[in-house]
Amino acid sequence: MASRNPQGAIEKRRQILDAAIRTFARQGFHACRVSDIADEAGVAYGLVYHYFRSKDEILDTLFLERWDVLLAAIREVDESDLAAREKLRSIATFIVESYRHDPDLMKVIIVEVTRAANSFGRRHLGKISEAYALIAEIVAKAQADGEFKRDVTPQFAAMAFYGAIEQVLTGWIFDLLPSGSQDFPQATNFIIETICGGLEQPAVHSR
Amino acid sequence: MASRNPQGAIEKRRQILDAAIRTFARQGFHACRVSDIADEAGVAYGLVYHYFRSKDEILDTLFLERWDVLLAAIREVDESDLAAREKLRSIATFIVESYRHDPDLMKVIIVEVTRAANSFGRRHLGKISEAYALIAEIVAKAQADGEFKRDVTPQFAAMAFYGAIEQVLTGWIFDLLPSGSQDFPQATNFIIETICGGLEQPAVHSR
DNA sequence: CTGCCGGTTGACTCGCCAGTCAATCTCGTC
DNA sequence: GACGAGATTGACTGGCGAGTCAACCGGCAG
Repeated sequence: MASRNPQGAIEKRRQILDAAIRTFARQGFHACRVSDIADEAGVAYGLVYHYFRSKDEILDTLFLERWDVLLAAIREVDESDLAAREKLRSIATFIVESYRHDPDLMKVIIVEVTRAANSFGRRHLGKISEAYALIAEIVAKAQADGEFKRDVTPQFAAMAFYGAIEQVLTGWIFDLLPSGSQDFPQATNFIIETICGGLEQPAVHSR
Repeated sequence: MASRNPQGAIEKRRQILDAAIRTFARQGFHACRVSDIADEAGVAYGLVYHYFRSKDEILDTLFLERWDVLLAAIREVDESDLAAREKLRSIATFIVESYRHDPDLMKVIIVEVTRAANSFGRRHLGKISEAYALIAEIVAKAQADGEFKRDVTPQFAAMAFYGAIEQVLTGWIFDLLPSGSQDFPQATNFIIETICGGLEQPAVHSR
């Protein structure tokens, strides 16, 4: 019924996707040729087109595969009964750990999709903003509970939070921030501390 | 001595640059052809190459022209004796107003340069990180003065601050956030309130 | 053993577009 | 009014790279 050698075929497909991650990360989506991906995968040019309809479809696959995992993680956190600060910490940790685990993949997703307002960014706008909406929801609940102040709209706070994380990843991608193994959890703390607690010294007197 | 019609020539050059802004913003750098820029400018194809060596040079010119203005603005603020919160507010205002004044140009700079880790982003890395360094310096001074807490490193705080701003612009670019004329100053306030004051409700008792 | 079918190959096509260049125009100068 | 230098034109070229396709391979079924 199913193909003769489904296991081998699935592995080949994965092999091409992994090669694409490395190639896109190194050269960028536009600058790399499909033959570069095939070479990197150690596979013939035409085989890429056996598994994928187009070069675009490869990037779409990589993005959706990973973004769905992210959305699931955010939803799980959202439904938990942690304090908002801890919910946001979980999300930041998840993203930072994703980067630590596979920096090339995160680089590709951020550079070629998330931040590409033309082309892929626009195509996946719906998926991307689902994440923003979920984060905004966490903020809104925290405001209703009195854990967060109400003077910043949730949509806005979500953008600031997500933007801070993405900018840190960008700092790592561009080699502007240190990325030793101890820097990852520290970075997570910094993000939470900045966004939740603020940079300012708290006033000595209560208001 | 100088060219016969320097004024007219300068205007033509400007006309091509302005057309490039619109064209890059609409289609993206890679997706647009030099002929699109020429058409948009109402000029013959070859004239573009009279004023610019290559398509790349057009984007480089647009970026450097604007980024130098931004750096000058940050330096001026840095040297003033405003409180750190107000310094950051000035910078945020400047960037938001730049977007309000010419959204297409800011879109091109952010999407095609600032956030393009491959290609242009890498080429202009030095210039881009000058801005981060200047912001970090403001934070460092504020920490020394006791205005800001010391538990987040200045480099890091600078990234969080800049990232939050850029993400808001991205929200406008993607049409995810409202961008009526009253939303711009409000957005600036939100950014400052979030980054300086934090999202959390301050504790009732002083610590 | 033979036929079959999915997996695999890479040479080839075909359209596109950055960049060139020789011709033409324009206008200030003398 | 004729000269010349820069401005302007757009047809053309050359290379590149995405996607096609016909042939080939290898292992399982019957």
